[in-house]
Amino acid sequence: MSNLGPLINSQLNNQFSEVRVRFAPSPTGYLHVGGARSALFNYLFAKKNNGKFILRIEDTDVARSTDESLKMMVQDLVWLGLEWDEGVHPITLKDMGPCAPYRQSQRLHYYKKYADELLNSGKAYYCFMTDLELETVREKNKADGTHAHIESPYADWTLAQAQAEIVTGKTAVVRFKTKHLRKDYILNDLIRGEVKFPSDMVGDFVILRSDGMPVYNFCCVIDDALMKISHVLRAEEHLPNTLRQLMIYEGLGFPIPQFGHISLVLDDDRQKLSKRKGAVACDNFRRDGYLPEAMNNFMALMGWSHPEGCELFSMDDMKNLFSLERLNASGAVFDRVKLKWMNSQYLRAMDSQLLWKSILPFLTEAKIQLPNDLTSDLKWQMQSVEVFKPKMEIFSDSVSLYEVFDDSKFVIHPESDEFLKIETTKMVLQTWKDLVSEIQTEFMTTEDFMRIENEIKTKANVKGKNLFMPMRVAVIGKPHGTELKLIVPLMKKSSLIARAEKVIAIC
RNA sequence: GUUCCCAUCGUCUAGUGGCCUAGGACACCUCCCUUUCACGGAGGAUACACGAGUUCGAAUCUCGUUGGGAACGCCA
Repeated sequence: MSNLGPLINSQLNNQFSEVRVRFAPSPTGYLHVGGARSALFNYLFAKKNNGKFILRIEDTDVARSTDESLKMMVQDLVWLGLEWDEGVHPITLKDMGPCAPYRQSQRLHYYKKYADELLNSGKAYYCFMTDLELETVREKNKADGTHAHIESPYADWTLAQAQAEIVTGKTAVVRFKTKHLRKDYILNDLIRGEVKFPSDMVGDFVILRSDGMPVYNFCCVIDDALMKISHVLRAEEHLPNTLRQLMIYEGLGFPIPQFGHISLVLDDDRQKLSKRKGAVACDNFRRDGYLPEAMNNFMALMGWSHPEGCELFSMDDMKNLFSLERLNASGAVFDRVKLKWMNSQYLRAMDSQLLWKSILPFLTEAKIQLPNDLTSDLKWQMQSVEVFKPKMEIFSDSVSLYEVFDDSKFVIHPESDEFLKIETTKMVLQTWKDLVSEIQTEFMTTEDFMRIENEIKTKANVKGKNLFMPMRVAVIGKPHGTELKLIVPLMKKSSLIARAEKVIAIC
């Protein structure tokens, strides 16, 4: 079985002079939180080790890659604050750095060159098998229960033979020859420890498609080598790919980087997080009003832990404390509830002025009409933010909170009924309306409100629930909500009166 | 099916042979604060998948079982 069993990559630690890591998304959609977490860990590892963080674009799947997607991913990474040292420029999207270009679609000459090298040395060969032939073999293998790998009859052709065939117009893929590699490959994974791959785990795999485009496992190796990537930190789903990549490294005589396979981010059902189970795009969280700091903090906690057990920590803390040893090898379920809690913690620590600026776009988008010119009234803004801050978890929560100021959205909720039926309610509300009318200013103070409340108490001879529930209905249309003495001073006298009248009319 | 990976409260995790009658966080429950809803504070319930070994001693090391996941493409 393992005649040679060389420890392929453990002896190569010193071949790299500096830490260089990369995040290499394919621009075929949005940036997934799992991807964002991989980017985060790479970024942190680079920062911790004074290394370089590189953004490479894996766009060899021409049909699915789009510029739109690339822009979104870049935007999300910028939002998270995961600045990269080399790769496409965050704004112009032009290549920047010594290893440019960083888009695989523009590096085809490299892949061609190394594919030729493999072809010439007999480590790869042209394969003329048709789709139909491949399908037939697969079906047969399945039926036999052998689950053997594809064996190409062209594996032993000479290069000249194959080239003669190509001249006649036949198309071929290039396959990497694995038959002769009869040994176990041992990967010393930074997170998982020793991982042993049996050599027959893979068959001869494609490195160049029939249209000449290279395939992931091939470009990945060439680029990592050419870009002098020292550590490959990527999701666990790539673990089986590593065997193929190890074979290519070996075939080309490239120095092998250290690998670390990070655990997967899972759904509630413990399967790989997918969009069918809810929002998984970073972009989604940004739109819902999550803070990038909270996202980073939360993502880090899926798989990594703070040495002192802290739950809340800054990016700077992470940069200083990050280490691969504290990375957990088992998968982590993405807990949206905890993420929300974490965001609320960050949100509450925010400066009120900044918080106002952050929620305003959400209010505008939801077309919340604030009384007149309140949007430019700094005092009102700060006061309202202070009142609502403990009630918000994410920015978009502000919409339903600030809605109470919008007269056009004032409705009397059905849950108010039981309080409107109470005998004393009409008296309470009438008194409330009268006393509010007597106020000489546009807004009343908290003291004004307290005084009015006391007067109603005496005049209508009502206290407790029967007093403040109806009053709250008259202010916000429902019996539960923010404390009246906090919210009433934020409302215009005219709207208070108009609302009181509406409620009085139906009780 | 094959290969690989993984296995501590419902969830994220701490734990690297004795500090473990297993610690923290979210969620949950109770109480306090509160004339509602929240915020906040104090408590509580809940976990080492199972079975063998190694050891004076195992959540921790080994093996097996079971369970879960991933990969098996001219996707990445």
